[in-house]
Amino acid sequence: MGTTRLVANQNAPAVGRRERNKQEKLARIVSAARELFRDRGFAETTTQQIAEAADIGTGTLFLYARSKEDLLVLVFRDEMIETARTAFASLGEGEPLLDQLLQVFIAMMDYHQRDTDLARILLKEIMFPDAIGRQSDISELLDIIFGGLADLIAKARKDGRYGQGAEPMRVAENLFANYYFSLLTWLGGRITREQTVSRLRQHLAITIGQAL
Amino acid sequence: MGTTRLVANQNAPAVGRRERNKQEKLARIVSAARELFRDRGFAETTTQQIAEAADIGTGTLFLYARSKEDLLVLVFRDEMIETARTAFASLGEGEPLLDQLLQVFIAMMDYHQRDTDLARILLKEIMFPDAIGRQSDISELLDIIFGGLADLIAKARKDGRYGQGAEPMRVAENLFANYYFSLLTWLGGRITREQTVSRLRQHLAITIGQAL
DNA sequence: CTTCATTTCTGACTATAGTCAGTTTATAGC
DNA sequence: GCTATAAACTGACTATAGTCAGAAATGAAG
Repeated sequence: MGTTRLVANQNAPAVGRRERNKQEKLARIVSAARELFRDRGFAETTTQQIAEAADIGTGTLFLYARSKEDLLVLVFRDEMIETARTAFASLGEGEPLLDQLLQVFIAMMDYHQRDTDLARILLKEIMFPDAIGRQSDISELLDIIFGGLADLIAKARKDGRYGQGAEPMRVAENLFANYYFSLLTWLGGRITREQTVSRLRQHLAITIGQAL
Repeated sequence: MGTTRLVANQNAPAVGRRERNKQEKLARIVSAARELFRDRGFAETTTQQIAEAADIGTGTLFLYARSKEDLLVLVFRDEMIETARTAFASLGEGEPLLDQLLQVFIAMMDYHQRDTDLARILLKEIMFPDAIGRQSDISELLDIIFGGLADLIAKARKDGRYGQGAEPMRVAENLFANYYFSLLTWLGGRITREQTVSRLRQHLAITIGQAL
């Protein structure tokens, strides 16, 4: 590109690539990645294709996302947050705790089922945050999930719908661990959705010390 | 290697590469891989190095292991099985269930702590068996762990040390899910071993419905 | 406008897991 | 031994995530 300096002012459109600001660029990257991931799947999409679709260089892509996996989380993070928020918000107040938990987890499960790569990578991100990079910060999502679960447990306790003494946060972790175990077993293709829900219900019941 | 046919009978040692049978080759591969993984770590070892150390072609390596990750499991599977067996075998008969569970999980945890890559990939293998390949069959390991846990629960129930009604296998899964969650959180570097054990104890107690 | 420093961008390049068409060896039947 | 078929092996090759040295843009100060 040794000639760029001379050519640029003659051939390029009046509004070049560079004056678009970072915000716009990020938006284009995320939008391009979303479309490609949806159309072709994660593994079948190359970072080159994403860069090309976003009209940037390959190197630039990695200034906005630390890795391809980071990009996946970046693309779907907001949707996941929205899914979790909605799930918690649409719970009936006085319902049995087990039903509430199941509703929340099934909503998240069904979301993840659409993209197994996302679920897998999200687990990795949760467990090994530095493995993917910090640009896709999912602490907000985790706060919503763990906070929401802990709240449900604390509330149920107040209302006398749940009596055990363990810390709500530990119970929330326990529930989440079992949710993820069930989800991944399902995504692994070993069992049907129905069986998964049935097992999940049993696991949740065990955790909150409730007979089925 | 167009000259191999002529040269082989003159230069090569009386016993060439080819007559060594598959068993020996596999042993050499696993041995070479183990040494390299231990010395340099998983990520820093290339499949080329392993092939070279085992004195085979790069392509041949992938006839014996479907992937590099498969190879890692292949290398450490027997040790893991031994660790789990020993952990279950060395339990006192009448001990409280919670103590028994904690002993087993701590033994496995300490084994995995030596190699975080192994733990991570093993989780993947458990959840997505086809992603890595089937040559490293870990069903024996899983049978030992889940069967062992279910047995402990069933026995404790008979002896009146544990009273809940859920299926032992579901309880075992629940316990395992929480073990893995704790293990990975630990390996993720967020908390100390002490904190991990403390949390694990709480999670196990929640699952078996026991106050601490 | 002209430096100069800083930020942003770039694509040729590197590194390596895994493949595959072609080669060699083993086995079986004669 | 000889031929034919199958099994095992090989390494040059492919594909692609991520890097990095340098180019281009931006902004500040004069």
